Amino acid sequence: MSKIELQATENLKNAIIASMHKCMENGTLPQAEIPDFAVEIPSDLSHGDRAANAAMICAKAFHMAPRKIAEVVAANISLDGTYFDKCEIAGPGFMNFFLSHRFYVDVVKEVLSAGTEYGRSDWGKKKKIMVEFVSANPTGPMHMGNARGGALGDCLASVLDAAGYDVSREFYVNDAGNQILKFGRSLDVRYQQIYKGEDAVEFPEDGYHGEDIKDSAAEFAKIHGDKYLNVSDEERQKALVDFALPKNIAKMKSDLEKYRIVYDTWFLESTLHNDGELDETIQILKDRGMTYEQDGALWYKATASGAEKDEVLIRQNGTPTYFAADIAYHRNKFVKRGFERVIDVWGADHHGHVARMKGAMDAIGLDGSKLDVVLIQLVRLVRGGEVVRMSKRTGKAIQLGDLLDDVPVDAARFYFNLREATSQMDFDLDLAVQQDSQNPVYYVQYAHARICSILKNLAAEGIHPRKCSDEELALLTAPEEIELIRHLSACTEEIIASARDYDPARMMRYVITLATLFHKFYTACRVKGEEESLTAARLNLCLAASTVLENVLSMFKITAPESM
RNA sequence: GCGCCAAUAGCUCAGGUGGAUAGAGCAACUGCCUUCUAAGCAGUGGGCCAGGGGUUCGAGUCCCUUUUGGCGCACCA
Repeated sequence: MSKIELQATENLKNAIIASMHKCMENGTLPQAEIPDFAVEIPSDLSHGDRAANAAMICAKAFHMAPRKIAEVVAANISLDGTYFDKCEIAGPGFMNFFLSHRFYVDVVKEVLSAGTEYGRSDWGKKKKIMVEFVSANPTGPMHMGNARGGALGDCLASVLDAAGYDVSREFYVNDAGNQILKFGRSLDVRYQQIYKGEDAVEFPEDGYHGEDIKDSAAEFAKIHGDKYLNVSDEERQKALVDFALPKNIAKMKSDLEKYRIVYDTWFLESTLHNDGELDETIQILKDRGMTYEQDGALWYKATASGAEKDEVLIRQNGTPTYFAADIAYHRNKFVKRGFERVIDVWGADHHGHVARMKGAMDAIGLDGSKLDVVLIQLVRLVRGGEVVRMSKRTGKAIQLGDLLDDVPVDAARFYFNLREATSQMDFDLDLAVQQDSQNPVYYVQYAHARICSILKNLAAEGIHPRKCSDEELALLTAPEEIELIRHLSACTEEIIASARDYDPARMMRYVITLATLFHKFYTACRVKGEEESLTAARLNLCLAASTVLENVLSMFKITAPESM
């Protein structure tokens, strides 16, 4: 378990509190309750390694000037047993603390001994958590929004895993309901048009206009010929759906695997309809008095939980709505499968659905606050400085599969996680394909390749990494070395913060900074050709840096090449 | 009309529960390879944090409001 940096902060805070109690005993501070204060890493590191705002926070309670409080607390503090050896008072009353060299030595040792485990923690307490993402409609190919959602959802799941959750990745397959009927009708028309001509059968306005529908119908026709022209509409459409849907799902699966996304579960919506879970869920809502009938439809009283209007559960024609199935689906996640927390990754255009869904969870007696929805803003595709419009209907849209043919997976996964989910982004096709320094993924990978190169060159001279004594590791004192080690020490904290905020982009920034600090170290400090102990210590630091680079990159399923 | 997300350098964006002089990258300009990969490093210039109020010791950060973008308000999913 890697916790040096957390421990350092915790111990320091306790030392400050202990000093305050001591001051109260010896009369330099009045007796009073100590309010909660913060020990944090200052934005300007020249101020120190940790800053406490205790004196300012306590000014009211002690009726004393903040600087005066800081002075007596600093005079009475004992830093024995902490990683700090100096305290300064600055500004309005900040207490700034400086790390002792023992800290840096211990960090390097810890990274090397923890290896691939470094950065992982038990913060999530092994709670069962699900991340459902992409869940694209199986009636057509996946688009750019799914590409972003896929990268984000998969990496979010990895971050949660590293932070100590028991994570499950899930794809919800909408293989039932209205859109499947529409899918069948669309296939049907395309199938008939093959034999009767384009003008003989009119294509429904609300049908799926994509080329993929034509392709599927043509493939079907190739196998079965025109023999389905003479059966009932229902039978023909069922045959077409039974043929095309599994094919579409298989295609999604293989595209996503190309994208390095592997799900724990592909959950079929149809199971909710077939197993009676949907009826069960609706019955619960009825029993709880949350429904009523009107105009031949069954309504859910969404307004009871603050919504502006009620929602239909069962249509006049007797078929359940998507919303009804979705309630049953989320109930399944919590009740049938026992997830303690559920995260849905949705496109921002579904934001109106969020409050409804949470409210519905409360309405069936669960806790809507255990459902979190990450909304991702839509992606605009840009090429040559111009926006490329994408539309499933025209069939001309760039699909996920096409994207992965053009853009390396490393670059795509990196690029999509560069920005927070809430920010709108342009995906610059030219930049993503570009294999040079403007593309940040190469900047990070290059740092790793450089480390491997150092190791290789030294190995050729018979010099191999070896265990160093504390005294030898204490030779790492250059500013570039100290900065690098300090950043290595923050890894666990960053992963926890990323998990807490559902923000994998944060780790992306962390690893870019790590690469920067390594490049600076590389420029300023030589490994080869130094005095033996120093070379050995720097080799240890290189190994530690590459360990953390690899850990973070592998978390994002981005490769860490040994040479470039 | 109601609601959700946003607005920070020329461009793309960082700025955990309010804290010290607002930071990167790209683009522009200037340096650094006889020594571990120059896909790198160092430096220079660049800002009314959209406007206006408020909360307090202290606001890019919290509240209100205006403006400007993106999106949503179906017996679609």
